[in-house]
Amino acid sequence: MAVAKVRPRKQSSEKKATTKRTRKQSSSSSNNNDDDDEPLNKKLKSNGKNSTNKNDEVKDEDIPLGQLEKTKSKTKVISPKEEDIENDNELTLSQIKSNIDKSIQIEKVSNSSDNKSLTENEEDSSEYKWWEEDLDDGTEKWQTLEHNGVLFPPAYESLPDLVRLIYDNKPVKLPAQAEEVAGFFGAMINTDHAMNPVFQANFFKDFLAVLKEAGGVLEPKNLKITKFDKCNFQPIFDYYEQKKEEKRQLSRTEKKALKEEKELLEESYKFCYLNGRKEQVGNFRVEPPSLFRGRGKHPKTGSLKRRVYPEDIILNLGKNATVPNPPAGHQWGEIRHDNTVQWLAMWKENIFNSFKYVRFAANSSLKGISDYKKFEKARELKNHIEKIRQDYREKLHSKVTFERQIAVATYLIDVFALRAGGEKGEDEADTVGCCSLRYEHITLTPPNNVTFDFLGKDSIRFYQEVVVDKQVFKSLKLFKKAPKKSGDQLFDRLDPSILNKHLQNYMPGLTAKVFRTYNASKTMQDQLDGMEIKLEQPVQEKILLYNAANREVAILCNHQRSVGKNHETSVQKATDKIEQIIWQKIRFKRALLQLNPKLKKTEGKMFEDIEDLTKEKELEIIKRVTERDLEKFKRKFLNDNEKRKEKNEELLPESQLEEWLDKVNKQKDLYIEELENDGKLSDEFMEKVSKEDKLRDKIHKFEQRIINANLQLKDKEDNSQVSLGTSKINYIDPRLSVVFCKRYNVPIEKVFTKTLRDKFKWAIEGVDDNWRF
DNA sequence: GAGATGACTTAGAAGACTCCAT
DNA sequence: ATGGAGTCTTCTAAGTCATCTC
Repeated sequence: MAVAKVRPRKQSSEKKATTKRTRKQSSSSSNNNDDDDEPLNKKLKSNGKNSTNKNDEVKDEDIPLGQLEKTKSKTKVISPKEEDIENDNELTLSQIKSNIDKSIQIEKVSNSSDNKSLTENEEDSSEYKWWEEDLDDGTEKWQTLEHNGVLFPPAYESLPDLVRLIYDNKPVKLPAQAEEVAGFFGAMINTDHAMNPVFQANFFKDFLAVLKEAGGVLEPKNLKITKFDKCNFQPIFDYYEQKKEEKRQLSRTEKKALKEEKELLEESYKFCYLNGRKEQVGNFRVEPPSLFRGRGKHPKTGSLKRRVYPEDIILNLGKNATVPNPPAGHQWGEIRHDNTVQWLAMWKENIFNSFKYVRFAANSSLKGISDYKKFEKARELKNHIEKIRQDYREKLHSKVTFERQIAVATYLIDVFALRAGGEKGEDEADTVGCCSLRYEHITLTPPNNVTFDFLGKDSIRFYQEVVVDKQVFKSLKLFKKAPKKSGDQLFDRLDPSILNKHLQNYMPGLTAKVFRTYNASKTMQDQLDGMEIKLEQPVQEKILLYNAANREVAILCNHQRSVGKNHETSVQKATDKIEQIIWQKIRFKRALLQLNPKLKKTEGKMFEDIEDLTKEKELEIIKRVTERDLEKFKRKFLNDNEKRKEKNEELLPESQLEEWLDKVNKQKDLYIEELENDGKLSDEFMEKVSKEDKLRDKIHKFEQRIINANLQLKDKEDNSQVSLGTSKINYIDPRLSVVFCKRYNVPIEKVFTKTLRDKFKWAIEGVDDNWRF
C-alpha cells in the first residue's frame, strides 16, 4: 500500500505569511490587510441579532408547509403492501405541496435538456445568500423548521419458494425474519467481507438469534442449524444475481420509468423549510437493515444492523410545524422541538447504541455557514501559528514530561498532519492518532529518522519515513524508554481533551483538527503560488497543475484509496496505445520524407525521432495491432450474429468472418513488408496520402495525441493510490480553487463537480480575485 | 477530572451515471 | 448503439470535540 517517502516539510516557508501581529484580535479575520474589502468578511458578529426575519416576505413557492390551505384531493403515489412500514401512501398536505414543486421541476428540466444544471440551480436556491448577511454566533440554529419526516426502506420481500438456504445439503425453509438475514449474507458471498471469519462469526451469531426469535426452522421441522460451515448460500446468491441481471436488462424506457417512480416517492422528503426557506435534506432515507461492514479488523463486522421502525425515530420540528404522518399503524418515537441542533430526525442503532442523524444537505445554509466558519477559524490560526511553533520548539527542551509530551504532540500534529487520536473501545478496530500512538508505532533510527507505521482512521495505513527535529527525536526516545514496551502509550500524560485545552490558550476554538485544515489549505496556497502557470496554456494543462497541487494536500493528509483491481492492465493498455500512436506518427513522417526527400535537409529537426523505434519494437507493435483487430472482428462477427438471431434474420456466413480476418492479415503483411524495406511505404499507401499539407496535419495531430496521452497516463499513475476528493471536499478552502479558476481563466466546472459547486456556492459567489487563504 | 453522551465533520467504498471509443 | 472505464454521487462508518453527569 503506502510507499516509503521521506518528506520533511519546510517550516521556514511559513514565515512570509505569518508576520507577527500586534493588534488585538477581536473578530476573526478583519485584521488581515489583504482582505479588508472582502464581502465575506463582515460575518461572524459575535453578538449580532438574528437576521432571519429578512425573509418575512415569502414568495409563493416558499410558503411554509403548515400554512398551506387544506385541499381534499388525495393522490396515490405507489402502493406499498399493507403491512409495510413504508411511508403512507396517503399524502400529507406538505407532500402534495412538494409534489407540485416536483412537477414544476420536471417540467423545467424537460424543457431545457441542454442546460439542465442551470435550471436545477435556479430551482434549488430560492436564493438565500447567507454570505451576504451578517452571521450570528448564538446557539440557536433556527426559528422554524418543517419537514416531512424520513423515508423508510421497503419491507422485506420473501424469496421464491424454490430459493432456499442449503444446510447440510438439505434445502431449508426459514421464517421470513431469518431468511432476510440469511439473504444479507447470501447476496454478498463473493465479497471480501463474507470471506472474513470475524464477519462470518458475527453474522452467524446474529442470524441464529433471529432464527431463534422467529421460532426456528420451518422445514424440515426438527432441523437445528448450528454450524456456519454447513450453510450453503449459493442459491440465494444466484437468485440475487439474477435479479440484478434482470434489472440490467430492462430497456431504457423501463429504467427511466422506474427511476421516475423512485423520484416521485422521494420527492417530498428531499426538501424541508428552515425559517420558511426551502432547503435540501441530506440523508432522508432511513438506513436499511444489513450486515454491518466495519473497516479493517473490526471486532463487530458482520453483526446484524436491525431494521429501524418509526417508533425508534425522534423527529425534530419547529413548535408550530405540522407533524408528518407516521406510516400506517405506527407512531413516531418522539417529537422534539430543539432549535439548538441541526438534525431533522435521529434514531439509535443497535450495534454500538450510538445515534444516526438525518441532516441538511451539504448545500444548505446551515452546513455552508459551518463550513465557512471552519475555514475562517483555520485562517485565524495564521495569526497564532508562529507563537505556537516557537513555544513547542522551546518546550521540547522542558524537564517536565507533561510539557514535553504536549510539545512533541503539537509538533507531530502540525508537521505530519496527524489526527488528535482519541481513545478507542474494545469493540472497535484498533486504530490510532497522535495521542493514542503506542510504542510499536514508531521506530527511531539515529541520528533523527523516524518511521511511523500505524493504522489511522478507517484503518488506513500511515507509513512514513521522515527526518524530524533533533529534539523531537530525543524526546520520542525518552517516551519509549524502558520500562515502556510494546502496547504502551507513547504519550501517557495526554489525551485529546488535555491537548485541546492547551491549544485554546493560544486561540479560542483552536483544536487539533484545525491544524489539518490550516496546513492543508496553506499547502494548497503555497503549491499554487509556486507554480508557473501561464494564462495561455491549454485548460487541460492548468487542470493538471491544479490536481498536482491538490495531490500534495492529499498526500499530506494521507488520503488514500484502494488501487483498482485492473489498474495495472489499464496502465499497460494506455502505454501500448501511446506506442501505437508514436509508431503511426513515425510512419507518416517517413511518408512525408518519401514524398519530399529534400525535407531531411531543410527540416532535419522534424525527423529526429524517426529512428526512435527499433525493428523489434515495431514488429511487436504490428503484432499487437493485428491481434487487436483480429479480436475486434471476431467479436463483431459474434455480436452481429447474435442480433440477427434475435431478429430471426439470416446469419452471417463463416466466410464473412474469414474475409474480415483476411483483410487484417493482409494489412499486417503490408506493415511487415514496410519494415523489411527499411520503412519504405507502399505505393498504395502513398497514393492515399499524396498531399504534403495533409500529411503534416496528420503528424501534428498524432503529436498532440501523444502529448495528451502521456499527460493522462502520468496523472493516472500519480493518482492511483491517492484520493484527491476528500481534501477537496473537506480541507482545501474552496475560495482557493475559485480564485485559481478566475485568475487563470479555468471554468469552475473543471475543478468542482455539480455537487461541489452547490456546496461551495458561498465561495464561488462571494470571493474577490485577490483573496488569499 | 473521568467517563458518557450527543452532535457534528471527515472518510473510503460502493453504486449510479456519463462519456468516449468502437 | 454498446459497453467499459472513469467520474460523480450516495451511503454510512469512523473520527473529533463540546457538554453533561457524577
